[in-house]
Amino acid sequence: MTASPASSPAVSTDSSHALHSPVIAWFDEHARDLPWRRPEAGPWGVMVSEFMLQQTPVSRVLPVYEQWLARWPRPADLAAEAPGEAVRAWGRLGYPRRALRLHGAAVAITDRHGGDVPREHGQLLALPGIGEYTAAAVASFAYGQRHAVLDTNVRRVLARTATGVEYPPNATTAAERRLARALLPEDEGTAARWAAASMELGALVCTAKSPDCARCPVAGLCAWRLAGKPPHEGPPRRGQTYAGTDRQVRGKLLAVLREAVGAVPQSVLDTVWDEPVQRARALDGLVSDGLVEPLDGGFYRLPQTLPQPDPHARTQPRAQTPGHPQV
DNA sequence: GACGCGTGGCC
DNA sequence: TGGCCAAGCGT
Repeated sequence: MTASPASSPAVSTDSSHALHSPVIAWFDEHARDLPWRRPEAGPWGVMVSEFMLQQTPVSRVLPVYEQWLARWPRPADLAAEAPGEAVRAWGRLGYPRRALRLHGAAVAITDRHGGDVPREHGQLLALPGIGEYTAAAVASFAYGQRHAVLDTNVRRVLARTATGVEYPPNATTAAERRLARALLPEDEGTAARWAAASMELGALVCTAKSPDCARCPVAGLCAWRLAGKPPHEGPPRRGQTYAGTDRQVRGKLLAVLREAVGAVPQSVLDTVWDEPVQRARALDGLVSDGLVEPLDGGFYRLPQTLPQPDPHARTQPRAQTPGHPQV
């Protein structure tokens, strides 16, 4: 840690920090009524929403979330499907590997947790597609536990209010985790409320481009605002390029396969992109990611077969009965 | 720690 | 218009 003013914020471990009450009160008044926040969503609904919300705006998640929960109301329902169905139902949310991982998580939950989304942070973290943030979010939002839930919204809110800078670092730092833990209310229920409230504040008021300080409940004690809103210093955030990349080609290929009822011949996939080397590389990538299944005769489809047996399964899969090839 | 990974809306 | 941004994860 370097000796920057940002590295030694004046915060105590006091359980009632000055930020808590105003932000939680603001949340009680202004929180959006989102389906995964309703009691009937349950842990599975919370978990599905968290997967979908990874890098994807709420407005685009809403309709797909409703379809998923109606079709697969429990983890076991999704686990019983072919992974390709999850990819298809993912639609155009983007980053379709999330669909595969969510399917894998449903299988793991069914195999090792009796079909119930686990409560423990460590068990959540062990599921495919669940990292530090999502494990904390599910434990906090679904089970009311006390965890530092450090997403891009909370990181920005803390950067501004507590640290006094416009933007957090590019990657989450140990200093940010320490700060978030120090600011966590002692009481479990209050901590869970704080997690949701601080995230919502970042999403609705303390936004990246144009923070609406006039509507901010903690504008009066925001370190960044009190310092005169100094502009961001340091390395610019790495912009994500897209046009002309493999990602764009993968997207086009997968769009064709999602819309197709059955298998698609190579000749049709060849029409989505002119450059053959990049096209082949993109298709290979999709196959090695398990998003696309190659068939004999140059046909491709969304994956119908389970990629790998679960290495964490508590019970061995009934010894590969010989003479029963997977279809 | 830096990359690769989709998609669409917004100013 | 096009860069920026949106509740990250895995390698």
